[in-house]
Amino acid sequence: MSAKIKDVARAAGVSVTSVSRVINGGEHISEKLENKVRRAIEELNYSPSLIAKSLKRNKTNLLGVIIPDITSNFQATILSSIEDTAGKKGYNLLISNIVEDTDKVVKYLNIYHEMRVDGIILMHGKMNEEIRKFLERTSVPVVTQSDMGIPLTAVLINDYQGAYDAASYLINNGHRRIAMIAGDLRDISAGKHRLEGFLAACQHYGIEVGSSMIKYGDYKINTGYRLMNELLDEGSPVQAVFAASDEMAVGAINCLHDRGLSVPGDVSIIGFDGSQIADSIRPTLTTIRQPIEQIGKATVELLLELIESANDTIDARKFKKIFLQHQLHEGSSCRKLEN
Amino acid sequence: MSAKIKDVARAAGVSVTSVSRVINGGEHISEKLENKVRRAIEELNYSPSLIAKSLKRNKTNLLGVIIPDITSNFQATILSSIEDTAGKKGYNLLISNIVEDTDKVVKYLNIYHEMRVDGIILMHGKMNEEIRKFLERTSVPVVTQSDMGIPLTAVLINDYQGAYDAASYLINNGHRRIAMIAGDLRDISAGKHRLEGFLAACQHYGIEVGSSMIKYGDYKINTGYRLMNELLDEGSPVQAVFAASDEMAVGAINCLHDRGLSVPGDVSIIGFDGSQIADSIRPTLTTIRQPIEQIGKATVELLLELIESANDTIDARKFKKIFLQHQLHEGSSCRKLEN
DNA sequence: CTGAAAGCGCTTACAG
DNA sequence: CTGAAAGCGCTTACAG
Repeated sequence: MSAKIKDVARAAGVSVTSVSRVINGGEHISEKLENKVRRAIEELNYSPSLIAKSLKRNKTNLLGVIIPDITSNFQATILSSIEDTAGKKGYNLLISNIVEDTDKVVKYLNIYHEMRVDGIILMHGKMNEEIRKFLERTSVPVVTQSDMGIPLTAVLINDYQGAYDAASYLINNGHRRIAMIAGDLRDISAGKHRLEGFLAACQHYGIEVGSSMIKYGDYKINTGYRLMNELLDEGSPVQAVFAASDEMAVGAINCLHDRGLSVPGDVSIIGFDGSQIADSIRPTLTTIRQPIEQIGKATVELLLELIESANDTIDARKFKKIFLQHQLHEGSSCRKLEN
Repeated sequence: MSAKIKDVARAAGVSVTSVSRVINGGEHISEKLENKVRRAIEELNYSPSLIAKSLKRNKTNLLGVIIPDITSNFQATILSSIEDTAGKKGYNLLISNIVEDTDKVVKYLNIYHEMRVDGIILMHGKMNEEIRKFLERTSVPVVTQSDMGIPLTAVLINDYQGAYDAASYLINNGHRRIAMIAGDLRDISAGKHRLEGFLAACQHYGIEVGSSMIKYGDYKINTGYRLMNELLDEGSPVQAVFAASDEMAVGAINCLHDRGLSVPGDVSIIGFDGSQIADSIRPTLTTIRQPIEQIGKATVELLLELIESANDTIDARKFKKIFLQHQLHEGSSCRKLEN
């Protein structure tokens, strides 16, 4: 068994109170006492139990993070930024990889509550009844990264505008027959808003988009591949494709490549996210770049604000939304057509 | 404040002992008492504190995972498998993304100890004095995923043989001027052993490898790009390149592409890992595929064994190594040359 | 500046 | 089958 604070106190010939004080600092302590304690700690190789401390202080310095799919480079990069920011502020991360399983979200939310985490980051974007109930009744601060359809603190980008910009870019470059490989409409931010922005731009410029030009997917590479195949198989004369994620865009590019079509020679592709993969393929991907690092950082900072203002009224805490700016990044996956 | 066990006991008109018993199951309890308790729990929306429970039971059901770089798809996929396996066994994950900073490893190992995690998974491969000291004196079970140069439980593949196989494949396909984009020699498994396996195969087949044909990197895409550039700039007539990671292989492919060279027309590339990116680029990457899912699963299973056998002697616990089988996966990044 | 004691929210022998 | 009480390893008023 490792040493407890009592063992240190005994070895140093002081009270446990004093040992606690030298460990936690703050209060004034005589140098002599401090030295005795430090020596005893060293000798016994003592390291305090954060569990006991958490119980007493009613604060764990733990943040729970629910991430839909950690193997997505976009999400992993946000998580990395979250970890970095949280670590610097003295918080540790409890993570749960949900693999798109909405039911598991509630399970882990409950576990996080039982672990008495100080706050929760919800990267997951789909809502269901149970999640809503948890979020409405819980007293633990939560920050999300998407519009969940209920009042909740969130760090967001303007997905509608991003999609609008992507479509406008294609149109301004002369494309008329434009398809979209969209997300899941149950995701309000990444699904619904991106589709709406796309459609709005098309309408604005007088471009017709038949329903056969819209496919719905789950943001993954393989899905992009499959949906691109469907578009081609159905014989729609597609000039350009807007994908709601970079990964689906990459899948689409691979599909076109495997069918002997050139990107951007035959079809232009624009993605969404600006994750690492956009620069790791050839042609490089033109995409709507999210401020990935900043999203992670802002999420943690906002969450810590909530945690520290836990005594404020609920109302003052529930409605803050931070919008970050996206940016169109030009790769070489889009062609400029002559008009 | 949320309800405590005492509140439930009072509301149900029973002792806290009984409340604890119905929550944890096991002991025989009268149906009547159980019903009263369940009702009270429901009414008060009570959820027990895992912190208090952990303190009392001296078990947190927490596993600490130190991961070098979560944005690496290879590592993220292993982590995903770890999370899945651990979750099914009732363990939660505390993770620290180390971004290749060896000093942070010790910091987080200490935090994990203070959090009284039940076990630690060390994905990081580099050793230093402080890490060694921690590992030698700690009583918390640790499983690594690389040869750290000291006796430690580990889940491994045979990196030497994998590299040997990769080189043999290139040679058997007629390549003679073969370069290697190697890892960091301080990583015994991914750095040293892969280089040694490569050199051994070359020697076996009588292929000469000048020192200018070996470059050392950090497994990342950009590094592969840069090192491929160096190889070409130095004018070595390279026919084929073996990269110690898929990501470096992708970087090399991109570099060749950007310089107008064809893969595999002009240069053949073989990678190592078998991560998702190998299938997500064109040409698809020929690579030494690691059993990624199994590595994560086996790591957790081994760790839980250690945790459950914590009463056994130290000696019986320290030396177990599990070797998993790699496999050469053919993509289309290698050319078969006529001899 | 220092210490004795209560208490954080649980579990678990022990006794009945 | 049920409960009173001790104790897990800390922190923190309170008193001196």
